[in-house]
Amino acid sequence: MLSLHDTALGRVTEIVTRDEGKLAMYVCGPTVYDVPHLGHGRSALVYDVLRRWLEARGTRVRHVSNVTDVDDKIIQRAAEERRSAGEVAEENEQVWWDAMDRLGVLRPTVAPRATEYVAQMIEAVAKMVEKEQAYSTDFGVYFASETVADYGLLARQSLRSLKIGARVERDPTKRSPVDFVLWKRAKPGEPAWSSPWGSGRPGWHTECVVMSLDLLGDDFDLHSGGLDLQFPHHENERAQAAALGRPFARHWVHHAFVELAGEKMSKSSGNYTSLVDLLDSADERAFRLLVLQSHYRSPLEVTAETIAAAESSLARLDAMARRLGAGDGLALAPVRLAASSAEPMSRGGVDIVKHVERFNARMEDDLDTPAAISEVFDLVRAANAAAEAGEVVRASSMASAASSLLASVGLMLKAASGEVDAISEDLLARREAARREKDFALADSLRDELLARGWIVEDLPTGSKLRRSHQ
RNA sequence: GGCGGCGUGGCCGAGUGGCUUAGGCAAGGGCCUGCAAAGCCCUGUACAGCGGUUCGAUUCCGCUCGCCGCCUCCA
Repeated sequence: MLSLHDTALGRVTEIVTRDEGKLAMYVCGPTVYDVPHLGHGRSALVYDVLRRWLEARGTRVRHVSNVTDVDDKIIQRAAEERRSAGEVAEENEQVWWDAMDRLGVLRPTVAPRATEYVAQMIEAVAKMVEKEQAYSTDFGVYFASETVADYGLLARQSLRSLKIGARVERDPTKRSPVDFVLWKRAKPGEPAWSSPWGSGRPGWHTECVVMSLDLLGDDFDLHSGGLDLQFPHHENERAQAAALGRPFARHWVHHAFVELAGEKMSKSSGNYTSLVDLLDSADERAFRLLVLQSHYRSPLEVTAETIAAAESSLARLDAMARRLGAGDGLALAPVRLAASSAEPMSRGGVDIVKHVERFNARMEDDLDTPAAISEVFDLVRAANAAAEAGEVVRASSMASAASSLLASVGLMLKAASGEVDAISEDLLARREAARREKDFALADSLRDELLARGWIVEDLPTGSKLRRSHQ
């Protein structure tokens, strides 16, 4: 049974889903005005890990994640670049999906765009106005937060302290500092839709309520996003759902930031590393491993050093896969075995069962991926040790279990070392011949040549193999 | 000003009132190897500081110091 930290409760709680065996999850997606940074990457990875692991255990996950394609920042960017907001959004959305694909993040079941839901948002706003929980001013339509009894639940503050705490007051037409905009009147040249309150566009907080309820239904299971969305974005979504009389998310999950030099990574502060840059310069699996090796509610520092360390770890895992033939193809068999302990564990049995069960127990406990991954490394060491001891079958059973556990959280090992070209093939053959004749000087120079061509030679009991050296 | 979080060995990073000195990376020693690579074995006794509770605290409470986040767009 899965437990997660629920922001609404302020503690870890068992996740009881609306429909048994299914999970309906909404993840707040990107505003597409620029390229994604590592924080967006972590966000996507955290929920991809949750989703894949649940699916590997047989839960059917419906994953909805929005794309905000109309927004002040998109409009501003478009003005700077002297083109339409639509072009900016379209281009950056493409960059987003390309990056997600490269990261190995599964596409959401449905990925709605805000602009596809304007009519429904207008309908929702009209309803809130009708119920007098929203009001119209010269600047637009505002939600009257004080009409919602438990406003402040996700912020974990009382309405009173929220009002006291409010620092910035931009719009003097708001009745209360905690009110927020539902509809913004358009200035000339801005993207606009006609509405009962004049030509304009929806406020950001409305799209997610409308789309999540439309695509997941009332009382869906999980609503999630970064810590910065906890308040006010998610608070405001809740408030609107309450006003609309719709049962909203059963559980709320928020993950911590990626930090750079101890500070939150963010676009607005200029303190960020582009996800695309990382993908261009490192093994994308290293970032996933790094994310797995930290808890989702802890800040994560991503540096050249931590990426390099993760790549070293990855090399160790790939080496095991190469040696014991436990590549990506082996899929989920051992994970399934954990679910039905009746099934035999083949040779190697008890230890594998133990580690798989512990792995899953760690995951169930608020997604403690660092602890879960440590179980995998225990299995890796056991597999290598068994191989050293000549217990080949046992070793490869363990290796495939480790590989499968990693695959269940989206980390695919590479057993193959890549295509070896004919020239390198020949160099390797000549080196093996030289070694047989004990001409080690020649063998070593051939090895140097292979290294220069980007290959590292591994002499295994079964023969010599090549593997790609980095860079 | 309101509210919240964090401080673990060289680095990353879990966890627990007294048996894990988690796990990874790096480092040192050993084994294996023609030499390497890969791998295996061994090694470092960490928990910000000061008090308190307790038979016993890294883990509970208080204080101090340091750092960070939300309250404004933000994963």
